[in-house]
Amino acid sequence: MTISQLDKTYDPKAVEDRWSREWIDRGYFRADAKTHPGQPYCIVIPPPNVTGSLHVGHALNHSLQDILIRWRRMQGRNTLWLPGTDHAGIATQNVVEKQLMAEGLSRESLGREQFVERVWQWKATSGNTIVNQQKQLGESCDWDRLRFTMDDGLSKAVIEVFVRLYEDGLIYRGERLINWCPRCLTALSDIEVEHEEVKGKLYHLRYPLADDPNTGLIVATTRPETMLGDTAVAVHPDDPRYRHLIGKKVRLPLTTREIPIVGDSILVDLEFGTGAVKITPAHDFNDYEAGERHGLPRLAVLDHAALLDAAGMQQAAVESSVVEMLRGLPVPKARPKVEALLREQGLLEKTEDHKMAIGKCYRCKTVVEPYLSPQWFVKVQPLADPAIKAVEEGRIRIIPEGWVNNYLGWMRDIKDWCISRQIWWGHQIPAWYCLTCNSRQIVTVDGRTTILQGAVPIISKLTPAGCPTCHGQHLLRDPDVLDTWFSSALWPFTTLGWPEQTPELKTYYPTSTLVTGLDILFFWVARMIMMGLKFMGDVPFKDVYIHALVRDAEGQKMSKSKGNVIDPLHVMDQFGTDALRFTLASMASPGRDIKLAEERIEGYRNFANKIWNAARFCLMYLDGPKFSKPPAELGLPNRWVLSRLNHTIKVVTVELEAYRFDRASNALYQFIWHEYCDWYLELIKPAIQDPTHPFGPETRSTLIETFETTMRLLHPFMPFITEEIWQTIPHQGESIVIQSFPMPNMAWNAPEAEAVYTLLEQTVSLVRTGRTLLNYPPGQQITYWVAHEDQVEQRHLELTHRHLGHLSRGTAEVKPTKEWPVQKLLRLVNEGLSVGIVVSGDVDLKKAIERLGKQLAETDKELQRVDGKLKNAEFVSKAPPDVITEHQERVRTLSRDRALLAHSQQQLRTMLGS
RNA sequence: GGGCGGAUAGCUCAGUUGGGAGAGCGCUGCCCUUACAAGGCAGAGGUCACAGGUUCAAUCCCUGUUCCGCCUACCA
Repeated sequence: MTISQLDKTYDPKAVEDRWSREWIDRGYFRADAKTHPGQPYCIVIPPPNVTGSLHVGHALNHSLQDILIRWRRMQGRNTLWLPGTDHAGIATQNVVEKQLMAEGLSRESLGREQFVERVWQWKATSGNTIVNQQKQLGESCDWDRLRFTMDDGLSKAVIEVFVRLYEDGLIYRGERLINWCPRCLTALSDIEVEHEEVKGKLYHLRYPLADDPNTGLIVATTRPETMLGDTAVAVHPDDPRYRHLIGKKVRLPLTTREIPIVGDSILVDLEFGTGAVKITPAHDFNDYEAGERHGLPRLAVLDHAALLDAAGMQQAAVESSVVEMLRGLPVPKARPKVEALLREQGLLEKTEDHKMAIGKCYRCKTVVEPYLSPQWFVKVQPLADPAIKAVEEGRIRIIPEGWVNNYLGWMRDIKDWCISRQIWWGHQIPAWYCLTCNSRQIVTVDGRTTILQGAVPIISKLTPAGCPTCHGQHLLRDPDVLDTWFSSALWPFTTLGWPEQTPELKTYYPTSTLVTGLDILFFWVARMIMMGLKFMGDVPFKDVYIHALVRDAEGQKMSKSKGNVIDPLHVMDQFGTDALRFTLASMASPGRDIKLAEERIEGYRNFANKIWNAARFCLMYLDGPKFSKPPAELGLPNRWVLSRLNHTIKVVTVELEAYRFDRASNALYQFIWHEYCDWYLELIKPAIQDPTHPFGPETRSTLIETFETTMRLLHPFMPFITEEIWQTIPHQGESIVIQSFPMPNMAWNAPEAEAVYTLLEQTVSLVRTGRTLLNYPPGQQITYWVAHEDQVEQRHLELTHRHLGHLSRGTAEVKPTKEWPVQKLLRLVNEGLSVGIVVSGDVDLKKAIERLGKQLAETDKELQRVDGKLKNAEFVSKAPPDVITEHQERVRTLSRDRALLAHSQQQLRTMLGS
């Protein structure tokens, strides 16, 4: 084995592709539901959109899952990480429609069947992008089980669930006011609408009283154009200004209608605006409900594209000149016209600036319109109740706990879920209508067929042969598809084979952990819990770990339009996949967003290189006799490093169990760089570089044992470099992927070795400081004296003697201070430890004097503080005894230090003077 | 409007049974010392947001304030 096997610098590119392929080829990630003896550990991946490519949010989400899975696999658990993608109805349809547009085609021109075929083609060619990128990240998924939400099996399950929910009365169809994207031309669920605060205007409109046109009721609105569809005005029943008007009518401007004034204490806030509210049930959610309460008609004046609709306006008795002026206009153009018309008639009392929230489509950012249309809904309350209980009772843990209230609050106030989408890509709703029986409920206007809410559906898993009522053969299938989240809500059990009772389902359900971002807690997590409980009778997972959002270095949300996106693939190419993974893990502190800057990743690239060079070092000196001994019989460096390694193993394990990826990775970083490389490797150099050194055999043996163990400990975080190195150093087995994760070993604990080491480190550090103060070059051999005021520590110091000379490049004399020379000595002090460096030659002592002065001042300050506390009678009488003892101890040490420092400084002054 | 989180070194962040303020990066100085210059060593740098309170003792617990995020909501 020679050093030439490893290059001087770690080159991630040279190893990553090779290993990610090799691991998959060798089948290490394949789960075995039937014969694996280990306790199951299963994660289902939050399926990325099939349109997607790996962004840094995925990289975080997937890195954390991979850490958990690799860790559990190494622990011997029966692991399954189940990958897949989501058909992302609206997003995917948008992508393909854009393509068609570029070809001068449209989905309408292709027709539904051909269009869907086209999307499948698209999926076949482009849908694997993200999967390949995931493999690049090293994700140890069982790729043979890759699922897609539109697979046959999953589609069958979706239909099964729909039918069963319908039969249980938990799915219904009805005309409601829903969120509608006028660009995507589909309904959206409440949570698919993003709210954004904008500066708008509050318009004060005067509606003349029908029986007293000179008197007007002034209403306030942010959307004046909708006034054409007003069907009432509401005032508060307790409002002395207006309550006498309740029951009277106003003349609705720009129309020939008169509308009633109603009293409504829910809709009207006495304090706000004018205290009078116009009611437009067809275009506003509150007004819709108010309309229900008062039995008001609903007049829609906007069409499905959010354009002013001539037919609707005519029905609303809008003056024909107004209809002509507005027909076909989008809202932003219609509004100023309505405003001008009202102003002309003196009915626009005033406008004022007003902050308000508008809803936008989460897929295309178009302003969403409340739109009256027949849709399918899930009645959620009965499903939510058990889902609330599951979290309350701790059958599902949400980590960090802070999000529990968020979840419970949303679930307790949950509203019915609109699940129908007016698009073509997705699971088509298994509902058919008999054209004969529903002839009056199915109407076609301008080529758009609408199935009105009274239509009677036939719900069936298979295409029905005919109408069960009239036996007619002319059936129309409901054209709507289901919300994509409807199928992803079933993900944890449909991917395992449900509704079939497969061995996988039996072994891996409930899954162990769900790792996800907060943004889909409601979209996805909550719904999985509801559906899991409903159809499996058990929770879908035991732990939900919610991680942070990744932002840019300034804390801005990353977005393509801002151009601040960090592309993980670029980063992986530049710094290595392990560096990116480790960065994300180390920054994954709970409850805080990750501000990612490339310098961080670079820092961990350096860390990888450090490990690489440590491996080169090992390989250089491994040749030679090896002999392993019981830990207690080893020399100091070996005993110490085993003890520290043992500690690190414990920390990493405990922190991973608590999902503290940040702490686990920081513990690894600290140990590997600042204990193993900085100190251990330096300490053992004499023993392994001298072939005849008595400690050589045990040291080589410990070196390889600790290094190999450290690679296994690090492997879940940095899979590639650890595999590459592990293969090069002596090892047993064919891959680190399937080795065991290190376990704490009581025999490795060596508190005394740690204490001795601490003293050694302090001493060396003091000597180096002295060397700097005296401007001795690093190579110059120096002579110095070491002592400790404490007798136990003094004995410990004697044990460090063997290592002092080597680490400090000098000759150390460990002797009580009274035996030290009195002349020509720079004496440095730290907590009872004294180091005296022989001053030789022509050196500038000013720096040293300054430094002593500074330390003296600091010591004084601290001494006063601690001593002050001890002089406080209340402290002495009330503080616990051990705290008091500790303070007294400190005062003693500080006073001693102080005296020594002063003496040392005096001595230097004398030298300077002479 | 409601809820939650944050405010600690120049930057990004750790820091729970309250008792001597930490890391990484950056910065300064010295070193190409045969594992590593993607490195080594030594250093500078902080009234722990502000104001009160509890306590012998507060970065930590309580109250209020300011600022910044996020979630949520029907103030037209």
